Amino acid sequence: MSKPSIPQGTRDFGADVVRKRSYIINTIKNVFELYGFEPLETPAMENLDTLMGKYGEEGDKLIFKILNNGLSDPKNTDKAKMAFENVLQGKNDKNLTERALKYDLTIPFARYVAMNHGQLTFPFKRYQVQPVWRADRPQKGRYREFYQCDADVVGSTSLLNEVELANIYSTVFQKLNMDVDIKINSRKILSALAELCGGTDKLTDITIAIDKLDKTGIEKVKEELLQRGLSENQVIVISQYLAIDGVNTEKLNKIKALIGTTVMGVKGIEELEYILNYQPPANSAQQLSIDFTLARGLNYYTGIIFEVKAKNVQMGSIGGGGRYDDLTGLFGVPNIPGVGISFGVDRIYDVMEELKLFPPEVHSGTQVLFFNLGDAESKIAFSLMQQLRDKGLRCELYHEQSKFDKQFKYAERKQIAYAVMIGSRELENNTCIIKKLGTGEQSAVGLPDLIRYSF
RNA sequence: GUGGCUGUAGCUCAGCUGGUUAGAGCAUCAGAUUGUGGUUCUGAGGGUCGUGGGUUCGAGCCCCAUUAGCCACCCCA
Repeated sequence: MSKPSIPQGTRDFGADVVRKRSYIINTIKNVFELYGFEPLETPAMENLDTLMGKYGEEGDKLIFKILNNGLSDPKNTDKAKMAFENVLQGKNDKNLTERALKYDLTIPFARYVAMNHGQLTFPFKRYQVQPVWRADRPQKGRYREFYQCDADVVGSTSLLNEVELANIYSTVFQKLNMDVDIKINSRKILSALAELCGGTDKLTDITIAIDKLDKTGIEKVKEELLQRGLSENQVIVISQYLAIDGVNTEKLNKIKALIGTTVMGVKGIEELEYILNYQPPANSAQQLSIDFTLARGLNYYTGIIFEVKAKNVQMGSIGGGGRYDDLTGLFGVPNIPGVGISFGVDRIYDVMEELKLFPPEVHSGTQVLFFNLGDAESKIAFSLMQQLRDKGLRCELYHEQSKFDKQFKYAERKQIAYAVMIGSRELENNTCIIKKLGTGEQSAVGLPDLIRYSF
């Protein structure tokens, strides 16, 4: 028997971690509900068809596939062997695998909408908090099993949705006391840029290259663009684009000068202006900031895109999203536009832990420990404890009679705030001793009064 | 998928240019202490040094392979 272990990139969560994670998740859920979103859950696994081809070539490689059952049955042997040959050539084969763990929440949601569009009330606003799985190599802030919190609106093209989602971002991070940079851009602006530089078929090449600007610097980006087949002149236009800086209004003026001649560019700029007009000007800390280098990898985005990064800490993006015009079209139901955002719970947790942002109230374990000082004593203690439990206090009676030492240590390790001691002496005069473990102060209280004691 | 670093007690680690029986702190258990903890003291248990092979009179230390974890790239939350 080898040492017990868990798969790479997965984690067990102890009490303390679960409480902190719940704190994050509940904060996000509450804000989603405030904005009228309703919960949805979908299965851990989807049919492989549902997921394949939706995340680009790289994404497809990272989908966890589930091996079919029954392959060892002799009557399946030939099929399985042929299927395996296909898999070795990088193809998928239903005879070997037809299911996969979900890779994100958006595509399963689109599948759900496509399946149920007849019954849903549009615009349909749903939120979803569930784990997803990616066969990435784990590293800092990257896990193979992690949670996403998504909110999407489908069936509406109104930019008011983008405004609301942007507000959800700022509200949530404000509640979590996190300092973040909420970046916004429009795919339409990127398309306009591509139109000016070698055609729309170059859009992906351009976005991949400029996305690396803050990591590798402008020279490397130019190199990569040339390698990807753009001309010198086109690269010059892109460097002008990337050189745009200043506050949002300055950026908007500069982008107008550059791509204001294209239909697509004008549209993109209008969208950004619309959303920024709804921003409270005073609230500069949580203000959206335009970032024209923001591209986002997922290729189904068509309009406004968002990305959130934590300040003061080295961590990949902790949230992202955007508008997709025809997501359900992939599943045969066209003309349902949508827009959505996602929070990365695990990265938010890591950032908050690193910056020590969790409030102490997050700990919510046992509040009162009743000492066990004998059979008769603990019987009284038990009935009193039940009364306090009825009142909603979290209580425990130490599981066996033992030395004070042990019972104190138990309370200390579980961070229990109060100890209630009923020994033979207290039993005689019908009292108990309440001790506040933090300070060590203690007082005697009559047994009938314990129920009214304010812990 | 590509590259770098690390694996010694439950945890954090030390272990010199290879040399007797592999150590420390914390944690655990027992005792000093028969009703007041987090202090102190004493003692105890706990290791096939990640795994397999090689070099050597001799390997925790050197070499090779393998495995697991961490980090970076790629990509992303």
